[in-house]
Amino acid sequence: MAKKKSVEVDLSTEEKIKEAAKKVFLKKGYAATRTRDIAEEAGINLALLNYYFRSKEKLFDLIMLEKLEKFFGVIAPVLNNTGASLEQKIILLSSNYIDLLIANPELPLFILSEVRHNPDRFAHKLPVAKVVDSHFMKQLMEKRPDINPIHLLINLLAMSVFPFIMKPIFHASGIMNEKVFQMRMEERKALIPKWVNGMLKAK
Amino acid sequence: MAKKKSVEVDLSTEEKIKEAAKKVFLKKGYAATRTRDIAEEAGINLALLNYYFRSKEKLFDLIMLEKLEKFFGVIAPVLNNTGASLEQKIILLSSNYIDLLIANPELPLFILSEVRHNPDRFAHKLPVAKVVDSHFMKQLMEKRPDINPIHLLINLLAMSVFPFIMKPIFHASGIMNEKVFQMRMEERKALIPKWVNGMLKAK
DNA sequence: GTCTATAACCTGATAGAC
DNA sequence: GTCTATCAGGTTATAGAC
Repeated sequence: MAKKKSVEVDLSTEEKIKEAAKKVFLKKGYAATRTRDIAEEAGINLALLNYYFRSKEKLFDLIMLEKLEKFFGVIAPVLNNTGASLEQKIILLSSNYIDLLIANPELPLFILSEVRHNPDRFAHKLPVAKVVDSHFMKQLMEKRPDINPIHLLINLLAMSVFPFIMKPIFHASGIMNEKVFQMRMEERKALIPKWVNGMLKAK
Repeated sequence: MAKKKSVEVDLSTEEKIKEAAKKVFLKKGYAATRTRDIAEEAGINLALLNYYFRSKEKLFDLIMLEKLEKFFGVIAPVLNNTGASLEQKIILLSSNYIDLLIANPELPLFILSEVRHNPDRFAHKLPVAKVVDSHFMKQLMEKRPDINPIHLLINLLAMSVFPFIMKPIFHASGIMNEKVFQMRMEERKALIPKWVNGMLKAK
């Protein structure tokens, strides 16, 4: 069943509001979003939003949980694939993650800002145990027992995610337009595994 | 003239408000901050804030510009130090930057969120030309003519900055407490140059 | 310079007609 | 289910007393 994002006329009212909420919340963040903005974006009126979702907060939580699953959902399965070698995991992870981020460039900054502004509210929803106790971490420890594996995990994520976090700066300052940015990100899919291998051999 | 952040009683009213504004804006972001929060934090009342700074927006701009200078001020001089070798620049940059971020852990996420939510407003204040056209970039091109140097600059920044951007996640999920986090960041000062050298040799 | 009181406006949410 | 009208509360900013 294909999702019709570009033809929102076909969506039910509830779905229209949810799609509009995603768009506005991701762009402005929770605090700066007014329920009126969402209603307007959805082409309905304010009362209807509360009719379907009861409150701004409840609607936001719904969106946020979806986005958290997206953000962490791609990592955990790869990291815990016991059949894949360290090298294979690195290739899979950077490739899958960059694909996800090209399709959802605002995702990391949105999640990180909102978690920061409301840590306790989403703390229990962060599936970090699956990441920290993963098969990938064990493989890193075998390969480099002299380095705490969290460093290498951070580096791998950093190289995939950080350019997307810097995207607003790139755009605002005119360094890279959208087209060039996407080209560079495609390049990184092949480059990151090489860099990480270089790192793993370092010194 | 030493700055007394811990003994705010000595500050002038204007400085008290500014210090309070820094604290609250950096914690909550522009949209979620109420001028009443700042007034309370400063131990004065709401009217006084407008007496000194005319509006919430003007006060915010003042703080934001200060923070932007901090965030970019450490990079540009190192990148354009024509006397330093590539290797020396990498050592200097990771060390200086991590020191800055240990002292100001909320800085990156604050700046990135606010620039994102108001790109045009701060676009002209981002001194990125100094970074993109820097001596460091030329050195990278000499060393690796086969790779666009922006990739390597992104990687170096990513490895320094990204862990601080992830800090809210680390804390909220209980992976690392403050003490362990700081220890790891100290470790990175020595590790990043090794990793980057490994990257520069890769394949 | 600093305060209290209040104006002017905005925002989330609901009541009630259709 | 969907709308208009409106309420209740909160927010920035200012007027005016001291």
